[in-house]
Amino acid sequence: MQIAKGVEWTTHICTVIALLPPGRGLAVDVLADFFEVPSAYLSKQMQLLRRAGVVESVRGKSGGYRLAKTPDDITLLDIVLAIEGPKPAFRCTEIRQNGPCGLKRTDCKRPCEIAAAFAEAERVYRDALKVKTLASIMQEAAVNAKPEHLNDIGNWVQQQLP
Amino acid sequence: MQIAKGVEWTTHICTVIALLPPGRGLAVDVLADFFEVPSAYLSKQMQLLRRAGVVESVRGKSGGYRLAKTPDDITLLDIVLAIEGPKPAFRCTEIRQNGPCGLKRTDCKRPCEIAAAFAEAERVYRDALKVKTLASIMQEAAVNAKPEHLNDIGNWVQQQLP
DNA sequence: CTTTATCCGGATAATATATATCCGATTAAG
DNA sequence: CTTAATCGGATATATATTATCCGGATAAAG
Repeated sequence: MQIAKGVEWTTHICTVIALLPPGRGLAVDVLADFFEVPSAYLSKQMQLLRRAGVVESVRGKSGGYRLAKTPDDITLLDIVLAIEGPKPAFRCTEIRQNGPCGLKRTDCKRPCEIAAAFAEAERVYRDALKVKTLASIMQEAAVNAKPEHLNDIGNWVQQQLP
Repeated sequence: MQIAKGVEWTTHICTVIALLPPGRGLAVDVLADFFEVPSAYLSKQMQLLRRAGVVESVRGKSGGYRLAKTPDDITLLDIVLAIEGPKPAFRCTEIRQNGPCGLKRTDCKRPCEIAAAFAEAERVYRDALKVKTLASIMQEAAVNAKPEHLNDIGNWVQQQLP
């Protein structure tokens, strides 16, 4: 039960492109260099974010990726669902319908109690990710970081703009 | 991000072997037939449960698996951790230390805010699974099931005992 | 218009993990 | 001792994750 690395990568990247001036974007290659992650694969992950409406892309020269919404409107759950897809982690295969004492399908209107318990746990998990916005993450990071480091990132972002 | 099928299988199986008379066990082959799951693979999963102290095995003739604790003392989290292992789903690879603006390791005493947010979400997930005991699951199932089905299972378990 | 930089999508491959099987070693019951 | 059953390791297969490459589309800049 592992979360794809793309979730970690793209979340960090969202905190960086949030610092861009309005209307500007950063290229995948540039972002890949910033965190030393493989650019071709990162490109795939960013496409997933774009399809989910988290970021938007500008094609052609001086194009790149930027946020599609304000950092307040992007949650960690948005990013996880974009990368991992919507399917729940627990897969109920209805084995209660199998074997010598298997239930008939018509007797299985209610969800299996085990599946329901896992669904409930996943619900609280998702709720916890839903209240963490990109803005709140960046706020926490700003409080904890050294001022010069925030400066470094701001300057670096500026320098990447054509 | 998927939970291993073994979690579903062994949880269901725990609700069955909970019905055994004290001191008796059921063989893997018998349990595999009950839910129509592959017995050799189920055997591996039951070994994981045994190492985690959820079930215990009796070797030799008329041996098999039985619960190692009362259904009240077994939680869904116990089973998940036994099968999936203890490692968290979100893997922080510390990419904040990478690239042109990477932090020095000495500046990374606090956990990364992103990793912390996922750790918190996993904490509430685990807490939700921790309050679901085998006993509570069986209680819910007993309330929802038709009485004759509970009877069928009880009778089947009796018949499997030598 | 041409060049250049960039995203897009599909194909492909490598690696890791999950799923599944088999068999010899070991242990308990009769 | 013989038989039945589990354990543990070795191994095989399937699926998911990670990763790369390339041709095509798009758009800016010269």
